[in-house]
Amino acid sequence: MIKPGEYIKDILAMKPGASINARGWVKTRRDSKGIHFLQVNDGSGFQDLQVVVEDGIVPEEILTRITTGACIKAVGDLIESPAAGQAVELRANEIILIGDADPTSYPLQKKGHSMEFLREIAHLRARSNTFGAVCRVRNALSDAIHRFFQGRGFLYIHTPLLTASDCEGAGAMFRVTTLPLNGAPPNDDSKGPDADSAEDFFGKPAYLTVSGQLEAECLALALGNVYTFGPTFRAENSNTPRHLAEFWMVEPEMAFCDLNDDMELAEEFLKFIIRYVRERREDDLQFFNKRIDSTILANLDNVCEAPFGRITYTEAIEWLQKADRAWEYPPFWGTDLQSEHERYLTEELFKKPIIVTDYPKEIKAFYMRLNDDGKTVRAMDVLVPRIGEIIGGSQREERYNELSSAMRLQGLDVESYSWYLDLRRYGTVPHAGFGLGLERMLMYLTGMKNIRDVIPFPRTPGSIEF
RNA sequence: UCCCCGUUAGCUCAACGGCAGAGCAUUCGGCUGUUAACCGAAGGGUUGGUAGUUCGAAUCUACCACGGGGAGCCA
Repeated sequence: MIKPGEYIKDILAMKPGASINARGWVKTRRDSKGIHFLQVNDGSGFQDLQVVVEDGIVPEEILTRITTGACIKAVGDLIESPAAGQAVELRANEIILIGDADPTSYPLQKKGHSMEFLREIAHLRARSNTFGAVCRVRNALSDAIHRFFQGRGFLYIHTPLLTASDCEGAGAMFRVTTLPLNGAPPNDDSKGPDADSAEDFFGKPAYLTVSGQLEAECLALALGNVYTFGPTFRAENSNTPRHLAEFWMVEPEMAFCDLNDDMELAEEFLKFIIRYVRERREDDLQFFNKRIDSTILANLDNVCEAPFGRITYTEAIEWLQKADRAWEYPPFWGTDLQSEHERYLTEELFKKPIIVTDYPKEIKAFYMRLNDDGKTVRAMDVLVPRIGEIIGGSQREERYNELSSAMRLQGLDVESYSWYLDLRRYGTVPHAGFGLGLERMLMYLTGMKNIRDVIPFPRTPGSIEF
């Protein structure tokens, strides 16, 4: 095992003269007369360690097998590099070939590959520059999320992945069952709803969760400030570069909190995690800025500096109607904002992230607090350039009568949500929360164009390889 | 799910009705403290699948599969 101080990122930070050994995978090998250069990476950072091997150090038979993809251990001295490209390099006294990689079949070349090709070799793509960087940024982002909430006294809670709530207003769900399927499609309810579910594992229909929000509300109304951070599942047949069937979501939920507090937290949160990742993964972000999207660093700085714009849904519609352009979907009050509308508002009108609030109740979920106008609810969406909606949140309806009538209005089975209504019956309090899609945030941070390339093993309709 | 575009060597692409091509990768040789090194040579193909049109199909048509972009749904 590689121990602290032995990572290649640590070795690269050492002064020349140290006696070290490094382990990792060979990215490239360049040969000169009597001397060989190996670029070795162990995943700890973007920069490779250059290992210099002079003739005679390694038997010819072994040396020819140290090719791109091979796993090696190099023992030697760290010296000042006489050539440009790196400050220090490892002059090898010994190379141990741990695992070779047949160069005639190893799919990764030192040259760049298309993202589509790398996706087909998802089991190996973490060894590529791009995907290694994605994994490190993803880790730093996860770390940042915990640090933000922990620093504010939030409790990290675990909400269930298996659930019986079948309609949380968040899209189609994956049915989970131990019953034989009898040839019928699993989501076919034509035999009547849940005909056999009494025989099923839980005695009722079960699903993979689409959100931990309702359970998080239960805990917020006992513990104050809480957050979940885990996988969620959507069975939507969405075939876009922005959707996954399995993705990770961060959902804080706060008691004694109204929509303004909620918005403030969301803005502070985004700024904090961007700064945190920038500080810790500058090397990887520089790579993304150079090779993937040359605008990301400037954009991220822009987000951290400027206060987010804030407008109501009604104002947004007015802006859109005033805009001098031909909309594919003409905006009018009562319809949801389309992609083209969101882009216009963030990329052209405000040129920065904006928070849109107070949407018509008809286009939002049942649990959002009704405004005094009786027409809009206390919802907020954070829209950012290039991605669109990155955070969606709301102040929750804390009043029993208003909530239960909203549920009936949206056709929910009030009986099966009695536990959720109980929160309003016993010690209710204004509370609010939001959800952030981890992969959407990663796309924003890295400039990666396809969400399938910011998660190691993406699940999308018709695709569950690896 | 809808609308467009694509599928040719390991990878990225060319050839657009008439002999299947290049760069990179690979193998071999040369040169050089190299930096996605450089120079030379060689090997590498059921042109995604099935049917059809044609004297002749990678090329045109239909259907299917897979991939990409846009839209919807959403995070």
